[in-house]
Amino acid sequence: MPNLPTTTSKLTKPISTAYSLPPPPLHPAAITNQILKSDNPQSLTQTLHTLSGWTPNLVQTILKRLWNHGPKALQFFNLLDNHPSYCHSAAAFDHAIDIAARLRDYKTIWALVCRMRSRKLGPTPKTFAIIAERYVSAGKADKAVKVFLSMHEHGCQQDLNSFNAFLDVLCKSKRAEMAYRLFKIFRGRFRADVISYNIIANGFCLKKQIPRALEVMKEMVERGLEPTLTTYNTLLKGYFRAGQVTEGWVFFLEMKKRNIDIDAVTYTTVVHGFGVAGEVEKARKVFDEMIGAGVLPSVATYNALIQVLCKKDCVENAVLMFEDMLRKGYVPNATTYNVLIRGLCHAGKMDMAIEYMDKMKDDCDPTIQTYNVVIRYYCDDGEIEKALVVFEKMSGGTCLPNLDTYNILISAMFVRKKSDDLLIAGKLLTEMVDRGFLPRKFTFNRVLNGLMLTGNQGFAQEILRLQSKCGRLPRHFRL
DNA sequence: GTAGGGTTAG
Repeated sequence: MPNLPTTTSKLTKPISTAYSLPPPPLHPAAITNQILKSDNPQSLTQTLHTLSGWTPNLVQTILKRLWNHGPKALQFFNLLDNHPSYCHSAAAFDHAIDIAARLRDYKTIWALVCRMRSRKLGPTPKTFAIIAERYVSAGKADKAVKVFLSMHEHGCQQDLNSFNAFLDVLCKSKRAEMAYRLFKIFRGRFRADVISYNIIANGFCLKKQIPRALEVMKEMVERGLEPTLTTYNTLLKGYFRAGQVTEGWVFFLEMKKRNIDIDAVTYTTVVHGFGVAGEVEKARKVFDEMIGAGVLPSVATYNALIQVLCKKDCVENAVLMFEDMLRKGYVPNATTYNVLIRGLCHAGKMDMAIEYMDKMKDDCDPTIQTYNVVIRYYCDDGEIEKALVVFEKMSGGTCLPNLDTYNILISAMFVRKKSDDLLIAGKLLTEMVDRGFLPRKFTFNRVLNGLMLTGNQGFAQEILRLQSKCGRLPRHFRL
């Protein structure tokens, strides 16, 4: 029998009643740790198969926790795929495809798509949005277009929704021009709507090309489509993003003059926009105006203001705003805490930052950003041991380190010029490759040099082999 | 996962 800790096992129940109890619930944290620890696929299969009570939700949670350990995540997915009584959901397949795509394992992606189809679970439009996004972010936008155009060959109908989702993928990856070209070709066939236009306008705003965004908006009006509040909010955000604060403010006034029913998103955009420009007083004034106008601030509005106060005012005022938010009955989310924790770290109040990190656990789980911020500032302060303690806590499986975490820590291993630190750097480098991350050439070379200079030739050889395996050797270099 | 508002720091 697998011996997984459960909450019920902590309670001391009389043995006589234990028989009538339902099977203990499966705990994602315990199972995730079991998967991470296991180096024997056979016994892991045994463990996973013996457990009953698998649900799509539980599988999703575990896949999410294993997100930063791609190889393990896929192993888990595959082992469970042969479970006698559990069948993967479409969402689990999508998740596995996303992970394979991030590992640039294109063969596995398409094998999973085929398996999905043979089980009549899809592939769905969402599956294709995932695949397209990964191709685009790998610099293969043309391939992404081909994938979209061949959706129907994989048994997935193309429609306006999937067209819009695809345009959005291109725009979010800063390919607005390409999206606009495709849009013009296919808008008739898919009956492009306001949402399609908003996506394209937003794409140009992301590239700070406001005139292009306005052009799209104009064209939309000429074709008889009415701009929505989202259209206006998109352009408003565009002005501020492009650093055109005055134009943004004028646009905001114009929205009010035209009696557009502005909402919390509109106000949050302006608060954030003024804040980034260092106009703290104006940001506060707009926040007050909002309340006066009877528009209820959202958690995001508070997040924007707290961030502004942290960056352009002082963290003490940010804490006051945070407390004000609690008094009014808001529940802060992970972004609220992350913004405030970053502010505290930046002000050198590391102990307080850690306090807030603990407090955070009552409302939500710390995210990878939370850990990375704390680790980064500990490293900057030369508190490398403390950074490593935080890092060790992550290995528990609630939030595994990502590429940034490894890069931050590896860089920190060079500041003290200690031989032991270089060994840790080497260990971190090995571990990150193990978990499916691809270090840059620069990182490899740096660790390699460090190990050579500190007399760790043996380890250096190992790293060199790893670098070769990853295809990250310097040009003209042969082992 | 068909659109708009908050996340590090460079």
